[in-house]
Amino acid sequence: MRAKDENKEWTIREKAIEMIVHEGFDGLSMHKLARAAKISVSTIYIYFRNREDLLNQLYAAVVETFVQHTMAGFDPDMDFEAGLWLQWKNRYAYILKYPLQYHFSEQFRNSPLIKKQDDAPEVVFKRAMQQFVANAEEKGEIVRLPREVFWAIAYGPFYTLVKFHLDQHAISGIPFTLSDELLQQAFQRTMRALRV
Amino acid sequence: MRAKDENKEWTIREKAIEMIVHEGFDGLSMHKLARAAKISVSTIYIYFRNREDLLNQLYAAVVETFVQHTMAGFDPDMDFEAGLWLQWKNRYAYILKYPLQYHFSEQFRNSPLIKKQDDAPEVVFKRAMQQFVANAEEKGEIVRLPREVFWAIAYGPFYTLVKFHLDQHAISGIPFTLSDELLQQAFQRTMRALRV
DNA sequence: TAATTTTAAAAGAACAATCATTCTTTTATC
DNA sequence: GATAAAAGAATGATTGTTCTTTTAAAATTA
Repeated sequence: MRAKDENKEWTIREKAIEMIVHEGFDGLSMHKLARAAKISVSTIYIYFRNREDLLNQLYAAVVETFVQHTMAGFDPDMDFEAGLWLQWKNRYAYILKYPLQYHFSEQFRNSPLIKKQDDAPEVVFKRAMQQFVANAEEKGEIVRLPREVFWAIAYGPFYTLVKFHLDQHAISGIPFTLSDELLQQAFQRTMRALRV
Repeated sequence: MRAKDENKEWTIREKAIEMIVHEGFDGLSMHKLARAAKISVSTIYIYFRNREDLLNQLYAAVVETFVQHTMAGFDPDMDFEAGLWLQWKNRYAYILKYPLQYHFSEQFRNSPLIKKQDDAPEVVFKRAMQQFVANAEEKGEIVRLPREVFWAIAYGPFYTLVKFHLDQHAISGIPFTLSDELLQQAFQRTMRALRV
């Protein structure tokens, strides 16, 4: 028996994400992908059932990496302000580390390809987040709000800043680079909105 | 001379957006679009130079409609809280009125097709918004923050709520419907973050 | 240890379907 | 009768996927 070349699958995944980010979903064809990965078309089908399966696997892997990075050092019983700040920092670090993966996931999430599957490691993650907020509410650290309103306030500014950063220019059209300092500033203001 | 049928162009645009929202960018082909619009492929090329031109024109039109709706009743010299609330309400109304257009624009913005062109009516719009914030800062109604940080706090929560609404389920996986009341709640909290 | 067989990875050719676009012909209206 | 809209056929390239052949490495035998 001949063993699978682990490099091959990794290269396919990497090139696929690159192509999608640079050329969009209609820029990703199996033939072009094969050429970019310097393998034969049919080899892709050894690792992935078809194009759709490839896309879904890519997204699943990205979500898993995201969850891992986000949960580093996090505990639902943390003090709220420290916990939310850690979340911001972890997510920021993840995005800086894997900008292409993040960009791909944003494209995927906004496309019709996304089919919410509630089996992923996301579920554990979501549960931890909910516990975290419930704790903070009980301890009186934050105001009681409908879940969605709360999350929108807690993360909306963060993701908007990230979008500005990745777009390289905000409202004014002037180049913009996100920094720890700006993140801190936005966070302090966000906390004012969340405290009782 | 035979006159152009105005309905035709309108139908092409409408069907194109429908197809992109439901099947993604790779789901939009000129042949399928022609079939959906019940016209011949070549007729599309009377109204649009090519596929790329079609996509760009669609996006430009969507942006224009958005700006029109957003500016309704707005004046940069308004009291800040009233002005920002009007912005939220106008944008919310636009999204409820044209959900497909909004969805399309989100996909487009997250795709590599987007090429920031600074000639659009967006420029006037951006200038008005900047004036609006500058006024509020001078009057001492709001805290002075870097532009991007400010916009992220002022609109991040809003757009996150809208995303929850359009995704039909937030963090918890429970169906979610945005309402004026929830919007109000989020806005009140957002204002706490922006006041001096 | 060396030779041979087995197995699946990998390549490359082939498939029909579909792609964006253009060319030629028809049709409707001024 | 002039003109351009609209249709439809045709173009060659590219699409996703499969079939056939080759190749490399592990398993087995000697």
